[in-house]
Amino acid sequence: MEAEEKKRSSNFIRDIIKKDLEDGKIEKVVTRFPPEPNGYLHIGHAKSININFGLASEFEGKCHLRFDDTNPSKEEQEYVDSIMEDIKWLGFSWGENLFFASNYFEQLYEWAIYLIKQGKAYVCDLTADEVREYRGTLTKPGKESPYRKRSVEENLELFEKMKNGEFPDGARTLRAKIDMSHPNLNMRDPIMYRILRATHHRTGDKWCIYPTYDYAHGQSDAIEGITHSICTLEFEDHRPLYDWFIDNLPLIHKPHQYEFARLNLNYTVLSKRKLLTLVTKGIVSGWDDPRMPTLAGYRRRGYTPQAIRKFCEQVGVAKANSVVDIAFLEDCLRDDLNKRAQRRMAVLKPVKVVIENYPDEKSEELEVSNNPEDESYGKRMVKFSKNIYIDRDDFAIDPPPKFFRLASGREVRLRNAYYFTCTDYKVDDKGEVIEIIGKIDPETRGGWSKDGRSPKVTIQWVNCEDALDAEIRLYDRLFLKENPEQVEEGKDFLDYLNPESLVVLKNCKIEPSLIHSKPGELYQFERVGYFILDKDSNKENLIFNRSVTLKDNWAKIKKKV
RNA sequence: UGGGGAGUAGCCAAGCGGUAAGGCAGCGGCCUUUGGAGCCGCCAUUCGAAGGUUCGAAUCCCUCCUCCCCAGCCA
Repeated sequence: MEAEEKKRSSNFIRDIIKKDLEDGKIEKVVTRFPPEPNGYLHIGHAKSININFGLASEFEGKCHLRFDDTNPSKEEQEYVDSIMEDIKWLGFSWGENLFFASNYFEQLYEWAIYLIKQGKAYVCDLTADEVREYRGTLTKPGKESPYRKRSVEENLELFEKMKNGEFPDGARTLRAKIDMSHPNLNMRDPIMYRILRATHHRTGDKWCIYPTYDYAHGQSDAIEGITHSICTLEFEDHRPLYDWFIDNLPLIHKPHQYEFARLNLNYTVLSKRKLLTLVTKGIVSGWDDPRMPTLAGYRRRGYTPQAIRKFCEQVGVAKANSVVDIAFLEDCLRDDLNKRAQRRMAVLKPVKVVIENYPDEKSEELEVSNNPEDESYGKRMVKFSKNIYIDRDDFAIDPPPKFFRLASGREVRLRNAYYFTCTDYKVDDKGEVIEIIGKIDPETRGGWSKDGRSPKVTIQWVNCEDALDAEIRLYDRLFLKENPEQVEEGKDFLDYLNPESLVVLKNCKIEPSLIHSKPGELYQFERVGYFILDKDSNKENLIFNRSVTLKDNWAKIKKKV
């Protein structure tokens, strides 16, 4: 058992927590996932969720969900709702620990007054442009604001007036008094409060001043008793500021910030701004379009929480920027679905097969396994008769080398049914095969032969008489370029869209048992891939989404030949 | 040219002075009523580069190179 546990490799954050626990620095680990409710969660967030909630449960601590809602101009309730839904879907729970940074506005305001009284914060009248000028540059130190030396009394009075709405938006700010020549720009008197009249999704119009991220985040962590505040690399140089506020405020808990590299996926775009563009421009059908890397999109596509969590776990946690191959995500899905998906037969590009030596009126019920990987999934009955459909791709007039499927004179196994030999075929005026003719070996019922011969390939089929029609949506990567963020001169990321990211197949033929399928149920259409009923589906118009293909060896061979 | 980070295989990633885990991809084979799944094997004499310390260095010390982040009243 111990050996099994050791399989998973560690990461630096886990090591830190383990050590803090061992050293008695903390009694219990408390992490938090702090989304800003200004968009839907995507696979990158899943990594963060998995780290924060995963580590908390691993060490029997807890993980808070805290909405970082300090900027009412971009935040909406719709996003709050979707974020909670997605976290639950992933299988994590914040229990009682649901928080909002906006819950702390009052406390934050009092602490701002405290800092003013300590002479560590001041009201600044510089405009946004002036603030930028005074900040200096990467190589040049900044200049002190002319308002930096205001008296405590004046600062107190002005700050109260800011709060009371006596100044227009953007007219003044409250700034921390740190060091205008600090090599770290974040320490050059950062803004703590700005005047902003916007209706907040929780506090309404109560406030017209709002704390910035830098002033709110660490203090929220402190209030909640967060021990390990885990964020992404770009906040690394905010850490000194994070610590400055923590050290200069009368706090009991002193949280610490740790940073890891955010997730990147090739052929995928993960910035909220770009995802929003895809949605608003109608390039995808919405945040939950199955091509979107959002959790809502993956859910609709047929990804399972287990697959996503395994992916997050295996991808690791480190500080080096990296781009993970999308094939890795797909593999995690296949791995999960292979064990759990019910098998069904479906024919995506149907062509009719007539079995000459099968009686016209006869039909029979064949027993087939729902999942050969796990017999507990049971069996079902499938009807077989003289006329069936098989897939066009399983037949070739002129078979290429290494093609083991059906061709004139060849024998294949019809899955769970009989060995079948093609004797003839019909084509239309365009040369398209419209009918395949052949005979079965009646001695091979169930797909076995007493004489020990075994066809090289087994193909799936669907009985004509009771087959169901279905629409099948084939999804592929949204972008053709490995890194759609890296754009050439005069182009933007939308120039790299994959025109075939969605291919809709109509009149596919599927097993009748699929009429009972429900959203969320996992199916493998044998030899094709994994599919899930789409939310647009109804009994009259069945629609399935392809979650991921099966590994396709033939496709590989075809490429080589 | 200021500050903060990072460089281990095609892609992730362990490794923490004792002689390069694991996964994905790829390649070869076995097996198979899914060309699926499964199984077996191969895939870094070398860790961004050059020096140095040491019996011994991916790990310690130097110098250099490359990449990423920061000049929002965004987070």
